[in-house]
Amino acid sequence: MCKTSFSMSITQLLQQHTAAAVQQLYGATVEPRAVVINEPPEQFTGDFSLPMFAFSKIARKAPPVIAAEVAAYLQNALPSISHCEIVQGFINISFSDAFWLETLQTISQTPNYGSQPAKNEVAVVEYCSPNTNKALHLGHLRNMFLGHAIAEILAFNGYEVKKVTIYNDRGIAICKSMLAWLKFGEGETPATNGLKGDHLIDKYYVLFGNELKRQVAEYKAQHPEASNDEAEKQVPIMQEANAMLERWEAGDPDTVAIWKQLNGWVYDGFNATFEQLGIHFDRNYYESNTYLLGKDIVQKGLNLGVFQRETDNSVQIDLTDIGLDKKVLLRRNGTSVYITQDLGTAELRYEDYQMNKMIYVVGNEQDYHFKVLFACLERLQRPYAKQLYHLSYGMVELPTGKMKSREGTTVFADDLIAQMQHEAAQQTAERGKVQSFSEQELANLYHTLGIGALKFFILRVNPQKNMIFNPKESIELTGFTAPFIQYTYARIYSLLQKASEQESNYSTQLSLSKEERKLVVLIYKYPAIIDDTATQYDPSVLTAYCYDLARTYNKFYTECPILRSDVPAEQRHFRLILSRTTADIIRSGLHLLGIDVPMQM
RNA sequence: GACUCCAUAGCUCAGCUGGAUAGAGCAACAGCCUUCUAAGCUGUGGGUCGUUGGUUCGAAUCCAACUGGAGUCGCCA
Repeated sequence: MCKTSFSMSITQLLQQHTAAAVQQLYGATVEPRAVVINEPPEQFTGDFSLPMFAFSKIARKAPPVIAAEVAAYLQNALPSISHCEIVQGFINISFSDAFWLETLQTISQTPNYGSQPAKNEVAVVEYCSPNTNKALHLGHLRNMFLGHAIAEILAFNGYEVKKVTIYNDRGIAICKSMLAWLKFGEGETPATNGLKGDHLIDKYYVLFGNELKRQVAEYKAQHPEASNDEAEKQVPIMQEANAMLERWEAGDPDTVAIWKQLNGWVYDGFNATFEQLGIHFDRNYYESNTYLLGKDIVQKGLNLGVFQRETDNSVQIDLTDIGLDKKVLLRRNGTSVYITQDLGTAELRYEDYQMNKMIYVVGNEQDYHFKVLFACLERLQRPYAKQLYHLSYGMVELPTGKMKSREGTTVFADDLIAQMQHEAAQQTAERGKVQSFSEQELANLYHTLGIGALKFFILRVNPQKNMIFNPKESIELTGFTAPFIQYTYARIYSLLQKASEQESNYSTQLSLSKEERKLVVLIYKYPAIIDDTATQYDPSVLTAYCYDLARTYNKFYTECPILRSDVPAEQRHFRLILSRTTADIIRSGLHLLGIDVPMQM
């Protein structure tokens, strides 16, 4: 007889016993993991549903017959089962009220319910990784929210997590901003014009682009045969930018000083945005420090014979045997390319952390790049090569189409953050429930609600898919949103405050209403949801769960009175513990998504 | 041209390794506050799951082709 414990979940028990039943009844071996467990549809009773169709071949019987026989076996093996309903080839299993009441008792006393014990493994999560010539926009938000959530979820699953980012702080792009600032800036600084540093540099990047466009047009007027690419190379402002890049690479002190000053402003700007979003990193990497790395690894690859030196002196890897192409790893002049750096950075991270797992949160336009990178590291037989994962996500588009900075349709992170908080303030004011709040408390509430809504709106979509960001809908605070869930939390919190009594245990002889039972079953599923979220690297699994939990609670809340005087004490005790446990999970789940909960709203 | 990803209600999205009558939210309409927070709850309408084949007891889910959309295919990053 197996005792229910949390090392072996109820679903695992069911799988194991079903496999044993098939073994004993029909003499066929079935993997417990292969036993399918579903949720029965609304119109049937039961906490779990087991389809028996898959066994009809090995048992050589009709599914309903198998269902009856397996059900009998299960009821005998698991006394907690109160009822089995056989419908066609399905067994719909109900556990007893007492069983669920005991389950809730155990869960309500489990600290950090849903988490895994430390496994002494390090997971590095790289995310955000912005260029320093532009302000953060909508795409970065999706990246940061995903990265932060996955990092938190892996930590909850027992990993020691290191959050890192790499600043693409060098190269032609930042030189363009620097040059435009020198030419047109008249010494302007964030202090003199009040613009955030990252937006200031973004402005000069755009100015460069405009000037480049003007000069290209001029050039093409004089040289009608020239292509756009040729014109761009010939035009004075581009030649100046390239000259500046060369000076930077040569370490010219004046150029480096300007570069440091402008990047400094950008970092101040980024940090202010990170602060708003609750984003932080355990370590920052800078491309200016790492862009020369990787050459020695390429040399190792040459020694191992997995890379080849071509007749033109470039180094390449041939990946045609696994359906990829040949890829240059060192230019013919011996300098590094993008992937060379990434090889070096991976190695550097391994030196820093000896990580067991490394997640790169990077948009899906780099899918191919990461395939090649991982293949290279595998051929180099790096010990971490099999533990690398590219968390790829789709683009964020506007209802009007793609964002285009040239057309001024870029949605800046800072603007969106401000807009969301403004909306939260407006909606809060309309409801007038927090009149006792101080200015500071109000500001905190608007922040919690606005940022929460923003994060949830973006995280609720499967990362793999492109998503459409509708600014109008994003500020909606009802329905499948963070404020809906936050509101549920605030309600429970208020209820618990009013309860005034100490939490005390309840009798397991109570009988459960439909709403109560659904809620307990959902609470029971939290660890499995966490596991799914982590193994799929998909926070949208958790957002859906949190919403479902809140919705189920709200239903319970309207159907089942708790503090009313006619509610018996035992039932009140149970409902209070049920409420408190729900609130704990809401707080826990939202926290993993990077979202806070208010005590009142 | 080659490869990768996507296609589900008017709109935004769920739908797990194939399982029962495909689900939410928004929008529309109709109800529910003398009682624990109405940012809530209840109900109504809304679908050829892009198309066509295939695999099988059974397909939104797997396979193939096609259509439409996005992305990648630099000694750029």
